[in-house]
Amino acid sequence: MSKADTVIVLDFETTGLSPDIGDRAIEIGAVRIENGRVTDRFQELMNPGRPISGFIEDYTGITNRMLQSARPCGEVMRRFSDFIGDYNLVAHNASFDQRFLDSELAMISEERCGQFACSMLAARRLYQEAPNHRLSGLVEYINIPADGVFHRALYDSEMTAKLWMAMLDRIGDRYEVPDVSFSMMKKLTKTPKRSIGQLFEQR
DNA sequence: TGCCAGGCCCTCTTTAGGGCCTT
Repeated sequence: MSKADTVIVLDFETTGLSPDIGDRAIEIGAVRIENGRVTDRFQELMNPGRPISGFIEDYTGITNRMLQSARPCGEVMRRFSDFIGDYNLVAHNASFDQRFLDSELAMISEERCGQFACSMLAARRLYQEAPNHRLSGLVEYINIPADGVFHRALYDSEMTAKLWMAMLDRIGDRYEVPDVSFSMMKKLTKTPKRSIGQLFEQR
């Protein structure tokens, strides 16, 4: 990502794995990266209108009691839609967050303008030797300072943002590309692993 | 009570199956 590119790095906590079977968002966290640093943050719980499972309470630390006093999904998502504007978007395993973002926005008759790029697909190419490509695993593998709790939306979006910026630095160091654009990162995630070198050399 | 999805990617592949990732 060029230092001039502004992107929103986001993460949803949800009631389950798929909006197609009725799952809803329960928390959104996001940071705006501008000129290579975090310039704004968004974090809010949202009430999905029904109790969440014990598994999700344990997984996220978000309890039904916490959600009782949260604003409804639609109200939160309207503010979040304003926050993301028409910026491009980044998430870890972006297909997951993309489905929930589009589903929640559709319920309030809104839609996004920006494109998604996936930090996990980029990391699978840039850290092929890593033991795994979970967000927490990558943060540990590349020694990003981590003093919080994973599986909360703002913390995960902050860690994803740090991973994203670390990958920009890695490309700069390894391939001598000084200013990697968002579109180049997106292209990276669609490039076969064996062809990554060619992607940067052909510039 | 236990499970539910979907895209990517590898391989014992491509007329398929299964692990990885996200909650």
